[in-house]
Amino acid sequence: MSYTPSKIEAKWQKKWDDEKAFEPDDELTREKKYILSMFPFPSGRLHMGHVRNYAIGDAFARYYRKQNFNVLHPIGWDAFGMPAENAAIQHGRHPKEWTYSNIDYMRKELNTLGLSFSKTREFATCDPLYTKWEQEFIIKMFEEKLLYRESTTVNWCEDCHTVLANEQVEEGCCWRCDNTVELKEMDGYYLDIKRYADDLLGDLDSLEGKWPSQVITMQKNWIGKSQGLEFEFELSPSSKEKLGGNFDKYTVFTTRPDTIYGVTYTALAVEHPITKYLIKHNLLNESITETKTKVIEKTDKKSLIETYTETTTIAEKIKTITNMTEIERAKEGKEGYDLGLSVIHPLTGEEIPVWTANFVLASYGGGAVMAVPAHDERDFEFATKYNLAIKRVIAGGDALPYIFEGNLENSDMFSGLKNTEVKSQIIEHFEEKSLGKGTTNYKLRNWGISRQRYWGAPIPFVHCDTCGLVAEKVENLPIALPDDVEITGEGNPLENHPTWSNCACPQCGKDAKRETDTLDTFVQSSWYQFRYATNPKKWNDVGIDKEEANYWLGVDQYIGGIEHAILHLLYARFFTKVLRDLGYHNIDEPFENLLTQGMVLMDGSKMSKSKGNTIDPDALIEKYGADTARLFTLFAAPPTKELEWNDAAVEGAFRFIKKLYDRNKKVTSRTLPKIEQSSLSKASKVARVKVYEALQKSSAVYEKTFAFNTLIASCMEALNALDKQDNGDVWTEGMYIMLNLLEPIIPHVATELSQMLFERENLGVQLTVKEEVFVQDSILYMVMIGGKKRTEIEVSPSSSKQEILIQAKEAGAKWLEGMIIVKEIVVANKLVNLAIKPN
RNA sequence: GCGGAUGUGGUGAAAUUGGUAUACACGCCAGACUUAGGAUCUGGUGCUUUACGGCGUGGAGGUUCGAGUCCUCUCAUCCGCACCA
Repeated sequence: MSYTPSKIEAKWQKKWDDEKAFEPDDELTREKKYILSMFPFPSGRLHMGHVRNYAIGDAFARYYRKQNFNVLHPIGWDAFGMPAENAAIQHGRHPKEWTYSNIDYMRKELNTLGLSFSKTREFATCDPLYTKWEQEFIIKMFEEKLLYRESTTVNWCEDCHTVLANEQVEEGCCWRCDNTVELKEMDGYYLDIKRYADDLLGDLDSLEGKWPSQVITMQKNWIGKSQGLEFEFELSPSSKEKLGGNFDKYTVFTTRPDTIYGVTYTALAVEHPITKYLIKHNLLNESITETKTKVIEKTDKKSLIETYTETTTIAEKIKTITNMTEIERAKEGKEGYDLGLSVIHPLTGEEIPVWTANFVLASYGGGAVMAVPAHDERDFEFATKYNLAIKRVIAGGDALPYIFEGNLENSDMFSGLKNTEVKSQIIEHFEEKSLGKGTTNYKLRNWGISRQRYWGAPIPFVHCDTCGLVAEKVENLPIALPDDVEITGEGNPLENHPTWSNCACPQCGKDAKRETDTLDTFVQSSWYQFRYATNPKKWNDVGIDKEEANYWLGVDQYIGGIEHAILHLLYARFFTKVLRDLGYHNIDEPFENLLTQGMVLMDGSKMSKSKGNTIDPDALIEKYGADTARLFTLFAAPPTKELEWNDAAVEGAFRFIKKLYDRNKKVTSRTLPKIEQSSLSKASKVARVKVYEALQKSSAVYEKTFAFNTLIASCMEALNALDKQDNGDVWTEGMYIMLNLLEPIIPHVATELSQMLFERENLGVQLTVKEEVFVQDSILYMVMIGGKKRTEIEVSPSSSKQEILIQAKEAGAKWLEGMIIVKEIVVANKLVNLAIKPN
């Protein structure tokens, strides 16, 4: 009987289904393991990245189930999002129909992989029942003032026709479609993630060693905490007058209070209220004339260049900057304009000019900076370009800017002190005189969650002319999407719907308008790990069951792509903390251990449809079976590394399974035999050593190193060694153990053989390593002389160190001639090393 | 520029954490069985040398009896952030 994967796999998949084999206990008594692979977006078809992700997760789940843990291993669908609307635009399919039919198709594909998912806990995030609870959370957050609405500059993607969060902008482009992101002023809903900045940063320490350090650092940098001094610049009397008495002062933040005496100018962002005021009141109409060049004709070899002058105003120039993205501004180089204002230095009382500059970020530190050109590269570049004063206040080096440590000079009472030590003193000085205070700033910006799209969870708010912004009543949830929409790609389909937004104000009952923005899809993936943990029997009644959440979370092993290092993983951590503080559970961190899997590559680059270098999992499974697909995926590379696809190597994996299957005929009894070690041939002893080495490796791999590739290699070695001997008992023991070890990786064939040979008894037992297997009759020692490997000796295990040395010297006599032994080293069970020098 | 990683045969990769570098697999070579085989099985396969031997983990030093592993410097590649005051 030869190996026929299609039959075996269908048989066991059906059996597992019938037996409901992978549902966790409802009783929360046993020790638990929560194994979670990031849930897929129902794009239509599975790709190899999915196969890898779920093969890894399934190996963990099956391993821990075998160790008698109560295992939660769920799957679901991250089902809202743009592609569903694109399908509607391109193929006229309704997003809902498109999404659910994709889910049905992909569920079948996942089934053919034999993954041990809980079937009862599956859901799609577009299910109204999921939306219902999400909307409740959103309303609770609003009540806690964690959610607010404001008008501000946002990242806008014209292609996706929606706003993007900061985290969704990659090098100035949309994370999804790569279109250049524009800035736009508009209303939107925000979650105050900054309130949790310190918590999110601090708790990263508890993930040290359990998350890849790379991800931890990326999150740290993204949060970007910095400590320093915040103080105010008072405007000079004439400047106040110029500003019509509307401004007295403004705040700046610095991490370098030690350079405070070196401030020679200050710069405002172009979006700063003072800059805006000056433009609005025509106070920056001074004209500037620039000489520019233009290519008017280009022939083969020469370009005809014309020089011309252009006259414009400062106000116009500033407006141009305002319309540029941060990246464009950075490319332009430093640019700025004298605002014709001055402020008073808080310590020296000097008058300091006020500029506006393109490198000052509106969104950080109040949109204004103090400038110390002598000790800051950016300030220096700007001061040099515009001939501004430069004042050195730290001694050291010849060249400016000097950005290293040194003693202060020209700094009044602080002169002579070391700059690194004086920072806190200066902050204290400001605090004593009530001029400023020590403070902390974050790069992290609040999470904009409004999307001007149809296929998302409606934001459950109502605009009432009388009451303003009002949250929907919880008993009215979910606010569901209308089915009858026209999706054209133009504008927001919810906004264009004739009646959907009409409603009664939940507060006063008058006619009001429903919010037409929907939630960012990352909101759904921020709490799904809690939904799975809640028993489906309760899904109608609660969003998250507290007791069950506390039992199952944090996720013991989370597996997914590195591309979520910031986005999803930061949002989910944030949501976890917020829901904790809202009383839904007591968990601080959602994902206890994180494994970031590498990409699946073909010819060195990422598999993608556009490149035509994809491998279709369905075809692969049809040809070789799911077990081969899984085995290859786990064998070809360690899970965190990139996986280079190789058709020939897939054949190799297939060959191993066939060979394993074929050796069923070597098994001579239906239970684990007792073996008398001393009666065995040398080859049989070696085989046993290999089998038990694989067993030893197994727990280390599943619990520590995750190097499935080495566990598989160990099993291959064991099978090769078994093949070199013919003892039926050793074969039986070897197969008994190996099938147990391989079941999490190649479950169908391992279960089939276990059933056939041992009635699956071997899959349920706790195997222990038999140390006597490793005891050898003689031990091979390498003999090194003068640091070089020279020969080998066979030593009895009972030999003393002295005996071993004598034996080694005899064997190595040839190399010791005319030498004096300087040092003798014996490493137990390994080697002898004799250090020598000429006599 | 800042931060994080990674460099080992023709290829994917191992190496019990300082102890025989290249396990396992692919590929390649030779052989067996075959009408045939892109099937299966067996053996070989780091470089160099006629040989003894020598050299080999990106490069250069160092520590050590002993270094892929530890230290210093350096080069290359990949990823993330990107004027955060």
